[in-house]
Amino acid sequence: MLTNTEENYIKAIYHLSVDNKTVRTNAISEVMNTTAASVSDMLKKLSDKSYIHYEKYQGVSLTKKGKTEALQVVRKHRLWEVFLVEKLRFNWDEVHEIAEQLEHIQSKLLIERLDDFLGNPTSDPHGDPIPNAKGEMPVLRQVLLSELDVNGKAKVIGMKEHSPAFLQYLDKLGISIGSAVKVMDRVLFDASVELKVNDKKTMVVSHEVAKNILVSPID
Amino acid sequence: MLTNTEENYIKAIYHLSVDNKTVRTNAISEVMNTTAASVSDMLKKLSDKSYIHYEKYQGVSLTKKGKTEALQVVRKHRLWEVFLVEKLRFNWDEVHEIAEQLEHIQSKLLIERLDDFLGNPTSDPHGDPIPNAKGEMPVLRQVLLSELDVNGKAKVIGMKEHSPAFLQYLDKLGISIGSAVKVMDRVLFDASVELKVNDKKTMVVSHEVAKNILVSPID
DNA sequence: AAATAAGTTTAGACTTATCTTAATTTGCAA
DNA sequence: TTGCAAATTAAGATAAGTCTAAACTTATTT
Repeated sequence: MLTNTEENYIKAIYHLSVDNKTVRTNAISEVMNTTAASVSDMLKKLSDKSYIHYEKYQGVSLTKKGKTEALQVVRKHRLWEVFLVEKLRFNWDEVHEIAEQLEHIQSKLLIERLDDFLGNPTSDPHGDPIPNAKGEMPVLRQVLLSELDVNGKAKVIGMKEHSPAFLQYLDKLGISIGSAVKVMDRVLFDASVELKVNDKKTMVVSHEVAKNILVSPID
Repeated sequence: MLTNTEENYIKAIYHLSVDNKTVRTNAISEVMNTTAASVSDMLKKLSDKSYIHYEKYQGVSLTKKGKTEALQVVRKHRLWEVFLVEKLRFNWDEVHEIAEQLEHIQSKLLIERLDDFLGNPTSDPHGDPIPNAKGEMPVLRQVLLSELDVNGKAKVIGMKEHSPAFLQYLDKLGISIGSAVKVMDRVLFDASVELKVNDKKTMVVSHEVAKNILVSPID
């Protein structure tokens, strides 16, 4: 059985393992808000329990066991977030801290019942995918922002166009990977899109721009 | 901010303070599954933080602050139990352990939203009353078992008749204070009552008996 | 190849929270 | 007033996590 802190370390390693590269001690110490020395201690512990592959000075990666564990924690976190937003009417930006606590509740049955109760959602209120009970990530539906329905919410997952001009423009608008977008309206005349970004700023982007932003719909 | 263990001690003291008598160290050590020495340590700590009135060798009682704290924990525990049974379809005898974990989640807002979501219940699935946000216990509705509707659930809270013969009879039936009862049917002819006790045993008791059992309906 | 910087690990100690055993003290009832 | 059960204290153990400082490794520069 893992302690909460161990679970948090494993989760951090998971989130830092974006492109399967090995994760450095310093990177972990930064997100865990602690010193590299503390991280080294913990890495040895997690390695002894075979949650991670650990070669000194070479960084770490999760073992199969570790990845499964991480995905369970992520699953719990995201399911609770759905619960808080959908059932308890929290805003999606208020739920993280509470979910940080709830994700450590230990009960397989509880989380499966919760999953059913919520209608087996595949993504959380931020648009992040929810692993299934086996720890498999659902394949995200991908559409272009230009194809999203009016009132549809989605999460930005990438861009088709990579020119600096385009990226700088998006930057100015405050749109980046991970942004939550909602289509408020679509202008019939030129198919330009009225958008709300991160539940805050409203703006209009051209059809040409919308065609180059890849999003994943949030149910 | 209290640790989980401190919360558990305070809750234990609360539950042991049935008739406002002072609670003994040994009684606490028993329910907390620890030694009297550990309890003494903790009592000093809780006294320093003024959650309890503590005079050495004289036992303890909760201060106003301590009682408020205890009632908040009890409130959380019971609300989560309602959630687990009503929303996640757990049986009422499966929920205690999970609620033991959930009761320590820290968020005022969460618990108020949960309360609303559940329709502000006044008792948990075991029939125990749920304190309100201010820490006040609702006054329980009290009716006689003989008055309970068919299909009505209730919790036994006392007896009107105290003769040994009566009490021994109830004992044999497995009915005691705290038992959960459900009226399965009522015989028109003599008003005798078909009962299910603690979701298990089914039995028939006479109207005369039912008239002497005081119960509190569970919505 | 040495020097250096950056990153990482080790050693050892510390904190916090809780528990244990053993000895001692207290309250109270016979 | 004595004897015993209950409670407390003392002293230390343990577990989890952390820190500082020194030592070490790796990669980069000269």
